[in-house]
Amino acid sequence: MNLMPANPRGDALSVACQDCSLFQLALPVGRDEPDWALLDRVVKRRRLLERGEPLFQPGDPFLFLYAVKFGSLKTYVSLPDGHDQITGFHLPGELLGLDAIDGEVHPCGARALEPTGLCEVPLNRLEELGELVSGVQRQMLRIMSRQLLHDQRLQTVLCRQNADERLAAFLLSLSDRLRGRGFDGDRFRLSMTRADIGNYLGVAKETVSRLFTRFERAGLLAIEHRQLRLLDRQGLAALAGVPAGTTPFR
Amino acid sequence: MNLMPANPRGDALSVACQDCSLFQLALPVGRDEPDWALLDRVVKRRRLLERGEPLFQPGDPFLFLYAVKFGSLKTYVSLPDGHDQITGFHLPGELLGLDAIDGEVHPCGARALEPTGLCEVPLNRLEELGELVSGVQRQMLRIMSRQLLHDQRLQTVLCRQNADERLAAFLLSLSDRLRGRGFDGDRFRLSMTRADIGNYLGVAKETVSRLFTRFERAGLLAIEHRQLRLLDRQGLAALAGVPAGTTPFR
DNA sequence: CGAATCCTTGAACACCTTCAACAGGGGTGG
DNA sequence: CCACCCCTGTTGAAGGTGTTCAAGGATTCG
Repeated sequence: MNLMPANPRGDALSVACQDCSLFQLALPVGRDEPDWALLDRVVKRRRLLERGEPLFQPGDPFLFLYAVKFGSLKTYVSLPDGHDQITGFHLPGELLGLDAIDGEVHPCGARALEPTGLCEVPLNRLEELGELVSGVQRQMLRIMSRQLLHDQRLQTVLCRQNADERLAAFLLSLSDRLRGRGFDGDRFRLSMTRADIGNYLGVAKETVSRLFTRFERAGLLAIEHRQLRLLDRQGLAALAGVPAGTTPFR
Repeated sequence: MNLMPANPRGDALSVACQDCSLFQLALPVGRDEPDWALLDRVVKRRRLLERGEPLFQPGDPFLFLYAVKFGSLKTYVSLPDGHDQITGFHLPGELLGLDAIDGEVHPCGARALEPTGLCEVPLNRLEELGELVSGVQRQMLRIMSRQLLHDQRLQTVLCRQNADERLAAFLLSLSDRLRGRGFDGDRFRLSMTRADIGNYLGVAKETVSRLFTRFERAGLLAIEHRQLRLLDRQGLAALAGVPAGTTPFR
């Protein structure tokens, strides 16, 4: 998602550290002044991925949590029928790998959708820190709780909404997540294919394609290749079945 | 779920403390001997609900986590269209309220499906404890991570499976959860209506009804009113699209 | 015991999927 | 730098699965 925003070098947009989920861990409760030294002790090293390069595979031992610095990834599970189910897209500032804590194995794989930078965080370093600094553990719980909320919203979308409503909700969700990290929520680039979107939303890729055409004709958005402009958030929100200004999921 | 298992008084089945999720918090890492005093300091008090009685409403301030002792509940979100979306069913030994940690408000409501007993746990008591006892925080993370995994599996079911596959997966999931807490996984009572099941699985209640009939004719199960017997787990697993012996979700 | 809720079954229709064919783009290699 | 090829995206048509609407019958629980 959201790379190359009229950037002449074509670099993916990057979050500043203060817009990253990880950063919240370094915010001692109630105080506003971040603990930079703390943050530095948490991050082990940075990683850089090419487009299509895997970060980890399903079944890999759980070694690190990751925070997306720039670029984007998809996570997916491999199903018995040989196909994949995409379980999420991950934008700058978001955390990956929380679902691997319990089993100590990554239940899903992760793959970069574009050139992508990440910060690597050993969980045990977080835990050691949590015993020293009281706010860290609470923040971890909050981050996971937020993820549960996202999953719940997605569940609602998948259970109740038809194809157009799902796509509208998805686009608004992306938009709001980008805005939340300081990017332009009305004009961004989709880093995933139509097939990826369809897979994630439980809809055929042909349907996604048709819907983009239909949305464009209805004046809801403008899309050229993967460059997207939201023209009528109100209208999209109405379709998604949420009060305007609310995020459908995540 | 799973009350009245040939019990003359008609009582719902109850978990022993050692089969409860909460109990895991009192297991110091690596040791097998539970810390009973610890568990006692965690639980504030017990609550008893009638069938249909709410435990909390959507939007209520987050005061406690709850562990189900006996009986069962459903959680649901209220949608703008006035209808509800059921987000989960909660069986003896399971935790409720994890999704409220971040916002400090319950995003969903919870309502007893039958006479139900619960243990009430103030989160801050858990957190205080976490600072004293190193294992507690790690266990909390694991429990939430496990919930994320469950949500992921449900997402896969909702995205890829058709109605019969969803119902088969749901029944196996219930069965496995009951077995995991020491109950009979092949013979139990559904505490929720067909409409509840359909709502949860994104399928019309009429379809659920037809599927139960079809499953029964196919010899996969026997159902009389809400009393269920699984006759062919192999067959159900094949339908659900999972290797036999695997849990579809949760 | 009785009212309300829940469950079942039927028929028509709508939405989305699947299959198929084609067009466009971007990346790679010559 | 150009050409080629594969992947991605678009659009059309047919068919299936599940929904919706409707009505009758059973059960549960207070």
